[in-house]
Amino acid sequence: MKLSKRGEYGLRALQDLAVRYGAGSVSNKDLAERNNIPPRFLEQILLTLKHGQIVRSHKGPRGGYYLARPPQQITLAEVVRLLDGPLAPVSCVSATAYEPCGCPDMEACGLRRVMQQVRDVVAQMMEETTLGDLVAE
Amino acid sequence: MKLSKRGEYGLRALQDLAVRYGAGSVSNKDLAERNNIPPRFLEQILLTLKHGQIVRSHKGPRGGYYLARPPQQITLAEVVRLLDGPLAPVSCVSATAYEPCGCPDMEACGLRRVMQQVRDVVAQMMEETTLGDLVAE
DNA sequence: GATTAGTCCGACTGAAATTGTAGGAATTTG
DNA sequence: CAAATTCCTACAATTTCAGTCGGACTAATC
Repeated sequence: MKLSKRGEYGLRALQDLAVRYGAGSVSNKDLAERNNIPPRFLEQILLTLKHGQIVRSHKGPRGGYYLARPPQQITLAEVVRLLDGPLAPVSCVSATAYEPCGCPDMEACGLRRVMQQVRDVVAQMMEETTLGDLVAE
Repeated sequence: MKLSKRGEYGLRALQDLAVRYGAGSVSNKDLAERNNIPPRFLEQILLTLKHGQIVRSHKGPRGGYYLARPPQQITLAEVVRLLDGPLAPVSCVSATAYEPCGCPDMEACGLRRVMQQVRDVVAQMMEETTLGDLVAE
């Protein structure tokens, strides 16, 4: 049930970008230093975030990254799905990557019912929490 | 956020044992066949479940496995923690495997707050759901 | 227009976890 | 004793994870 380092680092970096939203771009180097993330690794992560339309960037000196949308419009679910894959604990209850499991009777499977509930509550929390919520006080 | 095959297979097998609780022991072979689990792999899983005091066994012909306690006294949390490790999405909010993360300010970390909530709600669901609940109708 | 700070991209690598398999010893039933 | 079963340890294939590296490209600044 654990998030990968990619996910963790990515979220930390985005939280940092959310704090600074509107104040220009932040370089990979700064993000890495402030958040204790291996810089070369973070570079890779930011690139996937860019391809996923979550951040934008510009190059050259004084270049860097910034959020592609206001923090209130970026949900944790979106980020985690991009960096870490589906939220569901088992694929037979996944909204985004459904696959049947090998249980004898799908309908009667109590396990599936409760895993579905777990997925639903986690998905709901992640979907209704935005980067904006993270940095609001 | 996904459960391992170990966890999934283990839970499926235990659900099966819960249905048959009180009616003697079930062999690894039967469990494997009924639940579509590689038998040799399941054997290994059942062994860890045994060491974790969740099942008992007896050997020889007509031997097999059975729950060590009534299904109502075995929680999903216990099983998942045994087979899959901590429930927390990040280790800085884990009850059973706490480790500090690298974020600049632990207290101010919004990410940590929401991850804590996710952990709490998942842990609560898993802790209050028993094998008995799985097979009740 | 050269320098320099930065992103962009793909390839690579080492270590660890995951998902099993295999062999054989021990035990119990019939 | 024969057969069925668990127990235990070791091994192996594959995949994933976490991170590194080299170098191309781009833009700002002096």
